Amino acid sequence: MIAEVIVDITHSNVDKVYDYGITEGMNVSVGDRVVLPFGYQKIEGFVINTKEKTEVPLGKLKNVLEVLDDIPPLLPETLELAKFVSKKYHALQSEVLRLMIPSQMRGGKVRELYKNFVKQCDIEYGDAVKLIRANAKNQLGLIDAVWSGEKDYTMLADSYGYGALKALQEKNIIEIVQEQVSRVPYEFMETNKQTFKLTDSQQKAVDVISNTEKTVTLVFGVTGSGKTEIYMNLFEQAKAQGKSSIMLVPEIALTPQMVSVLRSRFDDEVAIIHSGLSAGERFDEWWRIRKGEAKIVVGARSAIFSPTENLGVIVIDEEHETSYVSESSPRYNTFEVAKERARISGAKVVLGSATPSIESYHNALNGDYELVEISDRVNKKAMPKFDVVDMKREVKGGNQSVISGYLKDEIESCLNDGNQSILFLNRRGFASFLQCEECGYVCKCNSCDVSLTYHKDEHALKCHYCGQKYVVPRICPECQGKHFKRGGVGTETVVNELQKLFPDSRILRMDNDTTTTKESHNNILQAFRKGQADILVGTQMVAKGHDFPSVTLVGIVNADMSLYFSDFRSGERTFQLITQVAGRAGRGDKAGKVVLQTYSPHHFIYNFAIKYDYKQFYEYEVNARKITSFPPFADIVRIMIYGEYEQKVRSVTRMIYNNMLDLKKNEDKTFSYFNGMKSPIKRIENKFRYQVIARLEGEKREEVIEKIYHIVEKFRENGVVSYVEINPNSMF
DNA sequence: AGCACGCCGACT
DNA sequence: GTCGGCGTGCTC
Repeated sequence: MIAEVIVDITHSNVDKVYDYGITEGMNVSVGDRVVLPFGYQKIEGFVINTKEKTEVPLGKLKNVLEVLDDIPPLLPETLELAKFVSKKYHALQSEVLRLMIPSQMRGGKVRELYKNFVKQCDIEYGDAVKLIRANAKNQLGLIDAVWSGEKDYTMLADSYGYGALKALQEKNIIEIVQEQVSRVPYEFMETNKQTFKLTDSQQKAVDVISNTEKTVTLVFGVTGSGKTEIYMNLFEQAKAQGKSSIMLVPEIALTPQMVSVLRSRFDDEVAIIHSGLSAGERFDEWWRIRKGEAKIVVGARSAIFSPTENLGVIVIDEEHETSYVSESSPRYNTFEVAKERARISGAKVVLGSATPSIESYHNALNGDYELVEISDRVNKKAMPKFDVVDMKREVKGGNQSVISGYLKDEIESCLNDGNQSILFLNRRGFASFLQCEECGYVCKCNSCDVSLTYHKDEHALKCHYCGQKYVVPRICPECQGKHFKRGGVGTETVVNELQKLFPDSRILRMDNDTTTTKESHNNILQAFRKGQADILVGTQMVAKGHDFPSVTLVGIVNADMSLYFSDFRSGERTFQLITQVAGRAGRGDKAGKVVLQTYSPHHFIYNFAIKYDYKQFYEYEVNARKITSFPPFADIVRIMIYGEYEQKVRSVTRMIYNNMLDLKKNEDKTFSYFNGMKSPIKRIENKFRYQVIARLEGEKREEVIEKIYHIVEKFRENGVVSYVEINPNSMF
């Protein structure tokens, strides 16, 4: 027998199938991880196929040395999926196969955990007692404990001593066995079993999804319409048919609360996969899935590669979230992978959102996807009302503060009523910077082409792209001036102003600086939920799906900031963000309110957003995209080229550009835009960044994209990194 | 990726 | 004369 193997080395030189012989008697199956002799070294590899004969000359053929696991970790369906991913995104096969197994498994870094257990032998209690001496207190206690069901070896040893254990073992009263135990994340989490009844709208949604012939269903349900309940029903259905389910959520939404809800419903039938798990937990959860012990998988985007057999349904919750596109190689789009996975396994894909991406809603309207709309909320309450504050007028009126008079009054009455408020700040790229008052010089990072952000609590300047820290300069390097002023608005600025306005209030801040660990992130949320603060000030992360019953006021401090990015999705993002943040108000019994501060109070996005009118927004936006030729009517291809030496980067860019130009000559109808330039951020971590951008439309898009990949691969060079992105989330 | 082979410069 | 610099090429 011959095994076809992909070696676990991520280099294009060895990204091919190697044949290995199998020694008589060694059991090697498709999907196995194996140890191989490779050149002068010993490496790991994946068996992707077996066959009878090989073309490789006998002198060259070597044999598989060892099979690494009891059962093959890769399933036929994950192998097929891997093939799809490497082909579609032009990624190395080994790199893609690594996605299919927990990274800790490679190189045998993590193993199963075995523990000792105490079991009673086949003997009656009375007979056992007769076998020990009358004064053997510990042995008697041990027998009592074991007979009443205690199995934990360490606990029994602590209580009765190793001597007693040994004595009873020798008398054949008990035996000590080693068994594998699963390291379960959140093992001691509180759960509360409840019976749930679906509302009519939820039931209707479940019925439509179960009965549709279409593979993909978009569940467009307003905030609070109970989408999770619908998903859980689908999982139950799948379970009843002996099928498994995968639920994907944005990493940030995978909170202990969410885990608790799922555990309450499905106990240990649900496996949780996320970045906060320990290596051991991750390893064990993965094997529980592989062995079919856990049939429901919940995790962030990479959970789409989970080893579930007989998959029934894949849910992608908050489908509009940008985190579903991988930002490092392999740069896969989770939805595209999910669709392929569903095709392979005959499963269904369910997309859920209160503010679907334009592309998804477009596909639902034109019939490619089934569409389920839920417009009523489970608690039947209206969405919180918006008040728009014109900040231009505020400035004219002499208020220099970032908090308008109106918002100040609202916070005040919220405080007086003993309620909580959330202030949201969209500070992407606009955090506070330091500027020389005399010459206007702005402090910049040495390694990146961005201005530095001033951090008051550390009294330091930080680069938000490479993380480097700088001492605050005393003298301007340009003009020797001595006075600096702070510009821009950051979360710290807002907290400062609040403290001045409401000295007695308790304020919590949540942003990238205060949430360096997963723990701190949850700690802040927990503290706020428990009422340990009155006001929560934060960036995007306060917007995502948290349920704070006593929040009655949401303030959007500066709504405009994401609006004027030269990104075709900025309108969509702003609408989604505003709707999401607004949904944090009035979740409990008390009515909520949203104050939106803006310098463009009549901008069309706000007109739609404050009415929660997604459909009108969609009509406007989709029309604009059609006229200007943007997705879903066109594909934007962005080729990023970066490296340490600008000359080299430029020459690679030029070669790619010229070859693309030739391609454009032949496919002129497909190209609706084409350009090559420096990236908007010209340098990050001392790497010069260039890009070539094309916009493609028409039937031949796919074909042209394939050719573009080949051009980029043709000009791969040492010291220059280049990659292709289709409809990227950011253009920096 | 990693390792050996191979072909040129300054050293005990 | 040889030790070692890292360019080149191969791994079933």
